[in-house]
Amino acid sequence: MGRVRLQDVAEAAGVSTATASLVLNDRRGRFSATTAEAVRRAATELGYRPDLGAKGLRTSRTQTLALVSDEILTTPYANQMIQGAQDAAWQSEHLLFMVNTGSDKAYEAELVESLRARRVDGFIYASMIRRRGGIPEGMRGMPVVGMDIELPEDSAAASFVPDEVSGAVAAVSELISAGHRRIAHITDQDWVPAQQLRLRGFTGVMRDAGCLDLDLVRRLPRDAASNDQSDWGERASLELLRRTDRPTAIFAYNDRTAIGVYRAARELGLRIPEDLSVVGFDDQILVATELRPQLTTVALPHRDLGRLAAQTLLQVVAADDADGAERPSGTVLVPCPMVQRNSVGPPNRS
Amino acid sequence: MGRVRLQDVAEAAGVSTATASLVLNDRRGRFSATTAEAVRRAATELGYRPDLGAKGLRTSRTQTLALVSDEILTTPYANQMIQGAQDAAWQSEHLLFMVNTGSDKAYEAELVESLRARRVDGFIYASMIRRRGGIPEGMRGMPVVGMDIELPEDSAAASFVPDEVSGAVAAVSELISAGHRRIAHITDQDWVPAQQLRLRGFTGVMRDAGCLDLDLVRRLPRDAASNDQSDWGERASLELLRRTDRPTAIFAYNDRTAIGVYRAARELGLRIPEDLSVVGFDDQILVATELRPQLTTVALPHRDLGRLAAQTLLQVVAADDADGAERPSGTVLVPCPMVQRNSVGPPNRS
DNA sequence: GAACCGCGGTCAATCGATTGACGATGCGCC
DNA sequence: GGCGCATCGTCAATCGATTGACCGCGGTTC
Repeated sequence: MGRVRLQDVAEAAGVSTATASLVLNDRRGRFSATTAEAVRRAATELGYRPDLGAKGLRTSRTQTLALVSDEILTTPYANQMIQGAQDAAWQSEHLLFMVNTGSDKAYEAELVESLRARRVDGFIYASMIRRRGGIPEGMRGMPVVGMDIELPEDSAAASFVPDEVSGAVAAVSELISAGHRRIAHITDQDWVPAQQLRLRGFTGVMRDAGCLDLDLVRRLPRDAASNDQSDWGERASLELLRRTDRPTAIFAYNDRTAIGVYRAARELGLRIPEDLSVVGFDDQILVATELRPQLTTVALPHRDLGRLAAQTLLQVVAADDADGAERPSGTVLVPCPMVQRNSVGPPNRS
Repeated sequence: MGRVRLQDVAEAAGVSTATASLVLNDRRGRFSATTAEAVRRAATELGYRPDLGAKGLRTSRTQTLALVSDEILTTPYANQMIQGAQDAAWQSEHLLFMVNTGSDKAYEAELVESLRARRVDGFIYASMIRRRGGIPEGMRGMPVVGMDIELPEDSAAASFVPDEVSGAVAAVSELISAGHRRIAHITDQDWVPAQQLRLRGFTGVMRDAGCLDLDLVRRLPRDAASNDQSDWGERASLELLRRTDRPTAIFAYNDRTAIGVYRAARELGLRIPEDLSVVGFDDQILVATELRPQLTTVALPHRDLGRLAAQTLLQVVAADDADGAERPSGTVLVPCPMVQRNSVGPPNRS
């Protein structure tokens, strides 16, 4: 059981624990090079690791961050985000607590309290899908950064969100530069934040290219009976593709919607990408790569989001310690890379 | 900043910290009911929460568990597992550290050390896909339970793994009771542990039903050029379904393989489930529900795995404290529930 | 009336590190 | 020789809780 304590190291090196601590924390000017050498050797020989609990008690820094989210950890989106955050944290020798709160605010508050009782150094507050919202009350006064969440103007925290607009712009540009002009957009319900942004990106590019036709935008009605995204994609596509002046390309709100587009194309005997080009959004694992042909889509920069959030949080914590530097704040847009696969081709001029 | 300390509570209640601690930890026999009442009231009024770092320093229990895995956290499988573990841990007021080690053993060792420096109470060691393996050296001497990993015989730890065999049995029985007799099985490479078990389940049921035809088992060759699972599913299905005595049902190794089966059926103009019944395995999100018709499949009991692992780990920790009770060990098979959707029907006797 | 007991509570050591306040030692300089 | 000043270290308090040892007191018991 017996872990090696600072005292053991000190004894082995023939100095006091004070000196040992000083050396190991590199507080220069209070020990000689010889002593330092001895201490360090003893430490490595014994395999000493400071007890972070005790250290934290004294310094009130636990080298531990918390990643709190509503649902994120239980969605297929989570993977890269967690990994990005963990990697960044680990660079600075921090570890991550991860908790899912679901939508229950009381539960969330409990978890946050429990995290504070463990003296975490800061919080990453993440949302599964982009939304507006505030930082939970319980995190007040602590370093926090947001992820995929739009904070209120007056919030002192920084937040990282995917740049949906430019992602949509890239997607549509991809189609335009392949030669398409009649491009449809099948989108979600209009209260969905990401929907608005992707639509804005679409509209912007199309208008600039002089080929915006609002008639080719299909928005899922609020009172839609089914809001299964692939079903909606199929229904909308069927309708669009049956028109005599059917679009030659479809920009789908997301990859699940694109699944529906594929189904519709199949039903109508339209080949992708020969007769119809398709671009999705999200680059969802198991979707984008399993469709045939594989789907060209826009990836959500989850790994970057995680990395940036953790790095920034660490900076905020450090700034807190030095209680000098102003801390970062504001919403930061992170670019969404285009992932080219095989669902886009030139329009079929027949 | 100032958190409420035990001392504050004690002062407010007019007692010593010793008494306050005794009351709050319910060590009966050393205080009167009146005092207890006063202390408790003071505690709730001030919103007291013990500092778990300090507490842990003294008691060497941090109410914190670690979930260490190779890749699990970054796969779509992870979700439910994490949630299950978190829920179970939370029941006992524990929180979870989660780390991904990737396949780098040195990194793994570092992380484990770091976790021990934080004095976690125990480890859940999880694998992404079922495999054989030992507990990392660094966890020796600590409470550990495994997940989706087959431990060596002599291991003192318990491990929870899905009962692949009975899952396969259920899947095939589903087909048999729908009336099928010519059932094919498209499986993975033969060194994959889960492959062997699912195949065993298939073979067992088929033999019992007197309709085992090994010719209908298609195993992905070891030296296969592409080991993309859906491609393989498609290739194998095409071949099987082109036979004059084609099978009326296919049990696919997993849902991704089933995607290929669907594609093949479509190419050949076979309808599911009218002309061909299909059962998958894994119940992968975004696959099983997005295929049309939706796929009948066997779910991996990830949530249960997580829950059981955490609960058991907590028991082991408790047993350690009471240093009495023998700790659970051995590999525990957790049942895989059948998920009925729409890809199974009676055989088409035409 | 002395010894003893149980009850209700407090003292102070302890967990393992950090760090401000203090030495001790040696050297240079007037 | 004495003073000042670095340089190199150690002492001991501290972070916030837990807990074995101990204590005072009123009541029994013989």
